[in-house]
Amino acid sequence: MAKKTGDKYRAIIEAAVKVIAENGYHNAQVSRIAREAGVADGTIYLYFHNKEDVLISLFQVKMGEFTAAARQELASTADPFERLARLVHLHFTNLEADRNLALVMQIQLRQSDPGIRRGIAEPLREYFHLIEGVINYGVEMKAFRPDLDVRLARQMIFGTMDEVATCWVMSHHPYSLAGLSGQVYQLLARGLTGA
Amino acid sequence: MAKKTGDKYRAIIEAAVKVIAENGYHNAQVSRIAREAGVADGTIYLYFHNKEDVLISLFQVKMGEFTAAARQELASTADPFERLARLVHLHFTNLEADRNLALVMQIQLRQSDPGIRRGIAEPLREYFHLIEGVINYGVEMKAFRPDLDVRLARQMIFGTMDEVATCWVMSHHPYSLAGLSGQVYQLLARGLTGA
Amino acid sequence: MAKKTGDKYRAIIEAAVKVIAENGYHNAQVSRIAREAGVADGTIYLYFHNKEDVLISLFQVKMGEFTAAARQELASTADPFERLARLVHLHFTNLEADRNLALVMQIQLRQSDPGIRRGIAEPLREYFHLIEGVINYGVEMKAFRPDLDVRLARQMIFGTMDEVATCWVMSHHPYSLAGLSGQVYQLLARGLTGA
Amino acid sequence: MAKKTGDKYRAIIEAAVKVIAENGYHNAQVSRIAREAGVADGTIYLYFHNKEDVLISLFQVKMGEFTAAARQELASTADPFERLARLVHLHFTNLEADRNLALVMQIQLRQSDPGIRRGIAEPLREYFHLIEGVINYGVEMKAFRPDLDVRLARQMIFGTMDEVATCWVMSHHPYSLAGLSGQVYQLLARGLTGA
DNA sequence: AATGAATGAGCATTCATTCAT
DNA sequence: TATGAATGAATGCTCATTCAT
Repeated sequence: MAKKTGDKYRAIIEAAVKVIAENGYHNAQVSRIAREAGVADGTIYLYFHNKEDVLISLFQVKMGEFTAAARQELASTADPFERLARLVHLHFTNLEADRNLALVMQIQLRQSDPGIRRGIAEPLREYFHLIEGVINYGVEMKAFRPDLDVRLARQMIFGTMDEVATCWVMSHHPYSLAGLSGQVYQLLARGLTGA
Repeated sequence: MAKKTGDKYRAIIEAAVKVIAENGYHNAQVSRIAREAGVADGTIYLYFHNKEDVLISLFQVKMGEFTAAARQELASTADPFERLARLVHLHFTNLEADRNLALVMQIQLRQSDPGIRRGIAEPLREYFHLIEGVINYGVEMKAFRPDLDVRLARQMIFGTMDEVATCWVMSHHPYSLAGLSGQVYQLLARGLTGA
Repeated sequence: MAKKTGDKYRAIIEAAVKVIAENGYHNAQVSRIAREAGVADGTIYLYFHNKEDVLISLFQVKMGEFTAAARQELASTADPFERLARLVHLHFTNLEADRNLALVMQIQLRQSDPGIRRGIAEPLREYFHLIEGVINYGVEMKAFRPDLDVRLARQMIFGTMDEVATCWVMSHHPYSLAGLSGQVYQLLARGLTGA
Repeated sequence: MAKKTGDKYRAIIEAAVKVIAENGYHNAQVSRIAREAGVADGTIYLYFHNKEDVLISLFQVKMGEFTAAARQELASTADPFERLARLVHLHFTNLEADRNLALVMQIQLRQSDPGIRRGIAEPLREYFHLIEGVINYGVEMKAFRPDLDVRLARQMIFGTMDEVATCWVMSHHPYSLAGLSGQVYQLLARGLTGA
């Protein structure tokens, strides 16, 4: 049970993104996800423990992929400011690339259910760790202020990006999210350096 | 029906804060809120349209009170930086004063239900407006950068405060939230002014 | 919750006897019992914890009534043999009076589910106690053998009546169950006295 | 399909006895029986029509073996009373020899499902026939009363043994079942002869 | 205004069975 | 013969909401 690989595993994940984005988590019936994935209802339970596990796994897969890609991308530049700039840009580009996924990430995953919160915690922590790496690197390179509280700085960076992204997905008139990355970077960079 | 005043109206709001904080929105049965408020189940429907309306009204009342108090408090100083500092401090102080309320505000109200999102929008917009007032005032007074994108700046301020507050409510070991307001203010102020 | 009295409580019990007799316990949908009782599905859960509790309660009510009536009836004669004869006759008369109830008692209640076995145990023990009372009385009055093992004697009496009753409900061609009570009494009485 | 012989056929039967005894019929998943038998799920359907057929076949095999053995054993004595005594002793000895099997026979096979009742009927009828043979022989040999109703006498004998056996498997503190056969025989013999 | 007994829509999950390999 | 991944039908229960009193 709960085999976490294979074509059907991916198909169910992608179907879940679509159905949950369109209907919300609580209105996304398992049978609708199954139909969208082209499998039987019961097949979902060969790959996931339950409906909640689908949502959590979706986050783990997508967030894991993003974090891994971002980690690699950030390592390819030695400039602390460039790293921060790329982080913001990657964050926004990733969300803008798949609007359904963005909807799920920014809205549907913000469930208060304890099980979901718990399942989301670990991959999120890894992303937080990545952000803190950028901050620490900047401090070490004497690019950022030496007296930075790393946790607060990370909360500013993530909180800001998250709020900008949420407003973007919720917006009625379309605009480019990635197009904001420059200005957001400026705001954040100033906060981390400052007069 | 749906009289929005009276002792029982307040009693139900307060009961809802407690029951929702302890059980989560979806596990907070109307009958439990009624019992906690000392009224019959049906009585709730004399003051609220439905369960969702209880949550929304709760937010409107609490957020409205906070925004009004903050507006007054901010007006009492002419220094743009002081205004920003007070905003952060009031935001954190307000949440720290009532942990149950903070839990509801930071966790339980982040429901994906469209109705709730809609009901929350207006009071939230007012608070955003207040924040943007602080920003615009700082720009006018030539304290903040003239080229600030007000919306982005507001998203940074709110996003940062919100993320810091959420981490605080979710934390297992207790620490003072208001105690962080100084450092958070520093981070934000630098972002708004900069080198 | 689970108020164990009232018209609806009785109505649901009676409906359950009918629906379970006709369809078997596992094929007796709660909604069908509700419709037969003239109440909504949810109403059943105001009077019973769950479907299993309906079956158990049914047994407790019906068995309790029978045991009480039998206890009274048996006390009205001082003759040990007459008591045994009446016991058999009451047992058979009671089952023959309501064929649906007999079907449920002899067939449907013989479920292997541990919960049901447990719920049935207590009222059954009381009935066993009543039977053992008849045996002990007979021994005291020197009507039955002094060396009787009371438990074994009870098992013979109950086992025999139960097997006769089960064959009767399962039979395709109808015959009178109560009409057999005389012969069954003879068999049992001889076993308890003997040469 | 449904070949009723072979090593795997027996292996599945024995696995079913174990799994059903431990979990009950409804909680005994086919896949668990398959694993216990060391075969694939689908293999069970090469030997049995369906899950119900496994239970029925189990009964037919075990009951058939018992009835055949008992028939032979009983024929080896000409004394009617001795035949009855042996019947009781064999019945109890057989159950006591395999506690898992006893659990299945006394508890799990008492399902209300019509299909199971039907599948069990024939082997049971043969056992009843064997018991009635003992009774008729006793009457012919003028050992038992000439006015015995054979069916009622059989119901007393089987009902008594069955009830004693059921109480034994259900008991929490262990005791010998076969050790009771003497007393049970005495009770029954008196009933069949009598003053 | 207040009550609380009654309502009934809505859905995740299991597991016996099949069939392509 | 044997496998085991895939199927999909089938239903008990909760709880927000109503309305007769």
